[in-house]
This record gives sequence, structure tokens and C-alpha cells, in this order.
Amino acid sequence: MAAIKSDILKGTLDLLILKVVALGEVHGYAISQRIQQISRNGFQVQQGSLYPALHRLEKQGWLSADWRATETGREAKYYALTRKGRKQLEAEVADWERIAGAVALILDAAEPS
Amino acid sequence: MAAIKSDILKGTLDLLILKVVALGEVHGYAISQRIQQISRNGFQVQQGSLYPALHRLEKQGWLSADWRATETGREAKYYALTRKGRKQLEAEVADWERIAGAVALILDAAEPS
DNA sequence: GCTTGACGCCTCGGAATCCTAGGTGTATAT
DNA sequence: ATATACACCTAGGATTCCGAGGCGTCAAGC
Repeated sequence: MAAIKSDILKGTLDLLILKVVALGEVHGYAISQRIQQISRNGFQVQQGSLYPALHRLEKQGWLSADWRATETGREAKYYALTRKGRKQLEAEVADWERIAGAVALILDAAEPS
Repeated sequence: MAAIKSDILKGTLDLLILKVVALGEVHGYAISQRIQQISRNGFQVQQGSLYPALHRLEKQGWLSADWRATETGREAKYYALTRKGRKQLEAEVADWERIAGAVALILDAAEPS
């Protein structure tokens, strides 16, 4: 309730998912694991965030999904980036860089003498 | 409705406000201007976001406020960082860096060969 | 045989944050 | 006289995330 903010920054999840899917087709459950691994435990995506986000992205036409078998033989929903999704990813990367740059400008602002 | 995301990243506003106030006491109206200036128009803080955020931060005990006269003679509510606020700022800066680092890790992740 | 845990999918409800759009009042410039 | 900048504010809707719960399969351990 108070101060600890281990959350993903709201608005960042879409970017992360799109990027991970761009690295190769994966199913949802694996996406959250990859995000956690690649970020070295910097992010932990909850399932209650993940699946609604995937449906959101699919509805926007950025991801396509089809059921397929895992290496271990289970059925899973594999996601792939659509052409629109690739453009969206580029846009979101650009957005992120603009935002991160702007935040850096403010954090680096020196105190007046 | 669709794609354009000129918004401030949700969760970042508190950090920006705390940092700007840390640079020197200012009133609310000036905070939004400073954020816009320092970020070189990277951010534009709407009043409907600003004032609720200020009240939020004050209620948390991170900012203190008192009415005072502007250089131009008007009354305005000047905000200053409390001791708790300074700690909170440090925590949020650390959080931001952790998050920005994690995002960078993912964005830099190479596609598997 | 049974139970636990990992795998893999899902939804509902609450909490938090932001924006839009409205509103108030004063001073200055046109 | 009117418009614009200053300076404050709130209410409502939209979005996004998390926590908690649920379903079903399969492998491992007891």
C-alpha cells in the first residue's frame, strides 16, 4: 500500500511483450518467463496482467495467435508479430526513448546555485 | 483512442514533480512549466494531472505547502520537499533506474540465431 | 494410489493514475 | 471592454495493472 513499487511501469508492458515476441514466436506463459529472465529479474509479469495484455494486443491486430504443441507435448497459444505489430513496436520503442530521454534530462538537471 | 501516446508514463509524474521541487521551491503552476522546459517539450503536464498529484504528494508527507506571493505579486502555493520527500525522491530515482535498465536489457536483446 | 507442483490458459474486481472538460478569480495588455 | 496569461481546483471516464481465484494436464515423490 505504501512505498514499494515493484510493479511494471504502466504502459511499458505492451512494449516488452511486443519486443519479446519479435525475438521469436512464443506462447504466453513463456513470454512472462523470458521477460523475467532477460531483465534479470528486473520485471516479473503477473498472469493477471499478461493475459489481458495479450488479448489487447491481439485485438489491436499487433499479434496473431495460433494453438500449437509445445516441445513437451502440451497445447499452447503461440503468438507472432503481425506487420502492424512490427510498426507498433518501432513506434513504442521510439516513444520509450523519447520518454526515457526526457526523464533523464530532468533527473540530471542541476540545482540552481 | 488509438496509437498516439503523448502521455506521461503513468507513475512517472511523482518522480518528476519531486525532482523539480528539489531544485528549489516552486508553486504548482510553475512546476508544470519547468517540467516542460527542462524536458525540452518532452513532457507536457496537464493541470488535471498536476494538481491531484500535488495533493497526493502532500498527503503522503513528501511535500509541504504554504501560500506566498509570487514575484509578480500574486498569491500562489509554494511547495517544498520534506525530509520524507527527499528519501522518497531517492527511492523513486533508484526505481526508475532499475526499470529503465531492465527495459534497456530487453530492448537490446538480440534475436536468437 | 495420492498429492504436490510446474505448466498453461483464463476472468473478475479493486486500486491507482491520467486526461478531458469544466470551473473560479485576478491582473495585464490590447 | 475583452482577451490572455497567471494560478488554483474538481468531477467523470478511460485505461492499466495486480491479486485472487479457477480450470485442466502431466510428471515426480511419497
